[in-house]
Amino acid sequence: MSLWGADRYHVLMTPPEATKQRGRPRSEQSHQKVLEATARLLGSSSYDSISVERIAAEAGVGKQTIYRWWRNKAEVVLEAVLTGYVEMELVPMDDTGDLHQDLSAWMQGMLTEGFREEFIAMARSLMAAGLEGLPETAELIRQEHAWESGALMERLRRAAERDELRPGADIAAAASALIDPLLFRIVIGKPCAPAWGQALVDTVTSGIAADRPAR
Amino acid sequence: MSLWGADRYHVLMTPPEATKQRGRPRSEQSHQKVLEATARLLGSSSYDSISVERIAAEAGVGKQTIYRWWRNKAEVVLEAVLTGYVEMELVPMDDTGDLHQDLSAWMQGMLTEGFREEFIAMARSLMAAGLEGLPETAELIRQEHAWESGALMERLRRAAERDELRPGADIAAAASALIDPLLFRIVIGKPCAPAWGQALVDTVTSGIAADRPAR
Amino acid sequence: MSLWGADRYHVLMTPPEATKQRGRPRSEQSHQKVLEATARLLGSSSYDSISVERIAAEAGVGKQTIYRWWRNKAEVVLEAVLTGYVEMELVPMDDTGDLHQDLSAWMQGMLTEGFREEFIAMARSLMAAGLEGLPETAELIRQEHAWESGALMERLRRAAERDELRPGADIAAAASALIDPLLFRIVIGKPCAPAWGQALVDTVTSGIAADRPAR
Amino acid sequence: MSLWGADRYHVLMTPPEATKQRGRPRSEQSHQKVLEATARLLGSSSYDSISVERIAAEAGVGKQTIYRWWRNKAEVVLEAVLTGYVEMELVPMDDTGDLHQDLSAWMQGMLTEGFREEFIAMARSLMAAGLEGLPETAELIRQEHAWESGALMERLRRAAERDELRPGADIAAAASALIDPLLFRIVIGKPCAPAWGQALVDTVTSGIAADRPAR
DNA sequence: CAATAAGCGAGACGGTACGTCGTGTCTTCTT
DNA sequence: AAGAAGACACGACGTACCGTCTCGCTTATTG
Repeated sequence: MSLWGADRYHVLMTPPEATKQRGRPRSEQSHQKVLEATARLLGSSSYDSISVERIAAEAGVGKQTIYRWWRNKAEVVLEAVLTGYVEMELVPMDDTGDLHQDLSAWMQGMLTEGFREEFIAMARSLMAAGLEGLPETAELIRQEHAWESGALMERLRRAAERDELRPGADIAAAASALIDPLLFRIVIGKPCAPAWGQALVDTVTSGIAADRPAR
Repeated sequence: MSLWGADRYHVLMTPPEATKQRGRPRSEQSHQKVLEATARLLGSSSYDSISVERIAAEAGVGKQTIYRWWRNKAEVVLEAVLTGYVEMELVPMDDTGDLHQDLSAWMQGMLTEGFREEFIAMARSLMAAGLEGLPETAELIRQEHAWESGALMERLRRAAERDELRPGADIAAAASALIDPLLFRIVIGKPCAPAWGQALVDTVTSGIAADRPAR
Repeated sequence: MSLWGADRYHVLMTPPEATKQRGRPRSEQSHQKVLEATARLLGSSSYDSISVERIAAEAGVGKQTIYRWWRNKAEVVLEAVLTGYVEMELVPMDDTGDLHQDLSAWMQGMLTEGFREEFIAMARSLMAAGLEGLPETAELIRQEHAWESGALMERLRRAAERDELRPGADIAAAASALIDPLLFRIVIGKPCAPAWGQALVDTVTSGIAADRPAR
Repeated sequence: MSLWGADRYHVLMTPPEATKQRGRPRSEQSHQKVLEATARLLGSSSYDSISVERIAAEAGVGKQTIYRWWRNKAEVVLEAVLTGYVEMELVPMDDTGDLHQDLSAWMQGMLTEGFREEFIAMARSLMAAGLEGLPETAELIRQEHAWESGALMERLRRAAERDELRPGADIAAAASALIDPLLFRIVIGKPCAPAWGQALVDTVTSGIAADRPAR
């Protein structure tokens, strides 16, 4: 299942055109096999120790078939990661009515889930592919950085609707403040103690200032 | 000037040994020329479109001279970036006594400075080199991620000493919440509006919850 | 017009069967278009710089249509060359009754005609295709090497019938001695002076003539 | 031993320059290994079924090392063939004083030697490489077509000096008339009966001899 | 002051991967 | 059933880098 839930096929590929197509149609099976092989290899190797040739071999596919549909390795890896071929369990976001408690539980889950080897590998691959593919693939990684679209943003949105947030609170900023430090540490492999995550949740939910500045 | 101020030479290189050296000593001039050339190339090319060969040519240096002192391209780039061969102006952190105002001013400065082409290039190079050099260079990028060592942490520390922060506030978490989302966006090239930065500062300084949870 | 005069279709293709054919019959138009396109391309490119794909594109024909009727590029090229799609003017062989004079005139004609760019291209293509298609196409190029079947052999045969040749003279050997050195030089692109050709004719005719021509 | 006897290194490579050379010198061992590997492969495969990659692998050499010194496969093969890495025994040319007898013996030897599998392979490789490498390598194959430089021309020259040839006889033409038909048949794989070779010798010798041999 | 040692620029080396091209087969819709 | 279109598996091409190695040369310390 994808981190992003939705099918992201359209992000990389133009949707099937309405024009009557001539010639042999694209083999959807090959498409799948490539992404699966990529995901499999990413699980056991780093981004730049896998080659297009190995992906092709692993997928039982011709190299040209890869280059026919993707411009380079970065794009293949991005599609594999973004469309969820790299398996990943989402940390569930509860809604007990208590925002601080829900975020705390979620954060602890993320600290566990996010530092699983597979997630680290995936996050690094995403980052490496995004950086290498620049500037062509920049838009992709930008779009997909939108973790806010997930459960976290949703939970914050609900809190706002229930007037649990102070007026003017920016939920996108809050989501960023929660998730980006975590993601960063996952990518660079810096371990995070549970207390650190908790402090982050505390900070975002209640701020750090002794007296709230008047705005 | 380096982002980190201090000389980081020791991080990558064993310090000059006390033992009396035989043979021709290392040419400090070559050392400099390599780092300068690397910085120059990083300004106009991405991390993986520059090669050791190009660095050597640009520096007017033999390739072996590079490999004698660094293990691979990632290390050269890391040293060039970390020791400040990539020029960079630090955003000054004021201390007017008003934390929220000081952080706001600093954030707006960072939004300007951080999205300068050179800073983006440097940040991406750092990231790419760190990722590629794994696991050998992991420690480096982890250490250098410690932006807390800079002005931001210092300002927060002073605020804490003056009891401007609520009890139990975690300044490291706050610093992370402020800087990581910014850094992330710089690396992936996602533009940030001034309002977004402001919201981040607001969130961290005052939190988002309507009522502070009792802790 | 073909060097060999006759239609060589049968050499490569099984003759049209008598059996009642089911389905759409072979498009003779496509057949022609392929050979024409091949000849056209051979005029401007060398054998191995043209591809089946280019032939198909140039002919406006599907690639499979080519592979349905020929086994490989060598066969297509051989048929195109051998059936005379590569335009070629035969050097006429006179019969004035004077063998030495007739052969001399013919040789000078060949030296002119054979070193025309088109002939060179054709000869090289024939050679290259024959070599590449080995061993399948070996028989073809062997058969077609039989230049003896042409005007030269015919003229020699007539001379023999008129007792102009010394007893025991081998006209096939004489024909080979005349034409192979020429052909070889055409293929490898080694220029031949008129005097060289004349010397060849002199050598062979004094070797086979009943009475040595007075020179 | 080479068909041409002499070392042909200079034909393909610029001779070692007098200029003081910098950097690591060319590995003569690698040079040899490439040519040996090429010759070995040519013995068991046809010209275009061997690849540069296989040559490199067989030689235990990097592919770039081949491309550093030769422009393409054709040049490697040409050098391997022309410098005699493809083993070849020359047919000895006797000088009994009787030209017709000497040429007959030599021709019968050639018919045996030339149709040995190795010689056929070598001749075809030479031809294929020469054709493919056009026009760059054209000069090479032209030069090397100069079989006249060998024993045959030498024998004819001696005969001329002894006035065994008729006045005005062109020994180059005679040599061509003898060897090119043979070479052509070897290349295209057309078997030659001993009688055919004998007829060729008869034709040429009676053409050039001062006194016709009695037959 | 020679001998020894190690660094230097240069550039060839054995390799790995790249991205392109060509071959001959297969699969779609069209004629 | 054949044709045009074009995707497919395969594999060679020629290039670019990697990290190592060997040259002749230079610059130190040591004997």
